[in-house]
Amino acid sequence: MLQISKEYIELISNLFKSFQRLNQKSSNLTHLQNQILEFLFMNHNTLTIKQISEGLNVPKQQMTVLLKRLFDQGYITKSQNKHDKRSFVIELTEKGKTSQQEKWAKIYQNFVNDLSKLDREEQLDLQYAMHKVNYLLKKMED
Amino acid sequence: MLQISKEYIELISNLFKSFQRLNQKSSNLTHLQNQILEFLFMNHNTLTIKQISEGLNVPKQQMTVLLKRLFDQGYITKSQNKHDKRSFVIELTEKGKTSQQEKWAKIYQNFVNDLSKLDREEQLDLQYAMHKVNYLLKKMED
DNA sequence: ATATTTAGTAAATTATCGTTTACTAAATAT
DNA sequence: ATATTTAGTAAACGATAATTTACTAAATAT
Repeated sequence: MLQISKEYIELISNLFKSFQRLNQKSSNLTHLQNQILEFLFMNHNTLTIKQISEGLNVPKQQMTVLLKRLFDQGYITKSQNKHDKRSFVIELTEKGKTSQQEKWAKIYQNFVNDLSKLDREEQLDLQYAMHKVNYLLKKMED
Repeated sequence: MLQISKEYIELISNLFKSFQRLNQKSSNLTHLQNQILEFLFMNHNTLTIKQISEGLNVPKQQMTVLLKRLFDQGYITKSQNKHDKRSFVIELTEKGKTSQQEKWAKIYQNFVNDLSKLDREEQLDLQYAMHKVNYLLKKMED
């Protein structure tokens, strides 16, 4: 295995705990419902049902039901796709967005607390290195 | 919000897609069962039932049942905790480990493919930056 | 010694997940 | 024009997930 791939996989592994926190269900949502909201939040544009069901590897038949539940609870909106009358686009409501942001707040808090274990110079190094990784990972996506 | 925290959160977000892939169920395992194996794999030491159930935010009563199912299918072992006779420690079997490694292989392949979008120098930059991030994140955990 | 906490189990019940088959209507291909 | 594909819905059924109450036995506290 390439050295660079090892670093990549170790990076995911190192961030695993924060990831885990993302996955935790909030109050009255099931794991899957939460994953759907999370997926919508991360892909911060509107998505069709198909895109969601493929992204999460859940059959569209099931996704229909799951989304209906989220809609009834006020987490998402559903409107016709302007470009394709057969399909619908799903968006987070304010309630939906808030439910996700709360998780980020916890991750943020945790990170800030742990930061104190680095000295000033190391913090700047970390910031710069993360910036570089972010820049290059994005470039790889295009 | 601190700039460094922004970079951190963006980093998680950038790695999210790969992580999603981890979460996809393999063959005959449910989402939750898969998450349990993943959790064991990432925390590559032996864990007690309590640790798993707290880490995944699943009640211990449910965890008992879930683990029994994984045990019956040969993914985990369960043995008495030497330090506390009330508790048991859970470990992945070879089958359990393999099931997780297969997912990593896919993530690895994807990454290697996308790498071609960077030139030689950028690849080295990325490798070095990730190395630095990994080093400092680990230091923060202690 | 006794009381309280802690780790895990058991069983029952409801809700959700996961899959399959079948359907409608719009989009696309021939 | 007609046939085929595509996006989404509906309903039904078995398998899990999630929650609650109650229990055992070891560990810890008083």
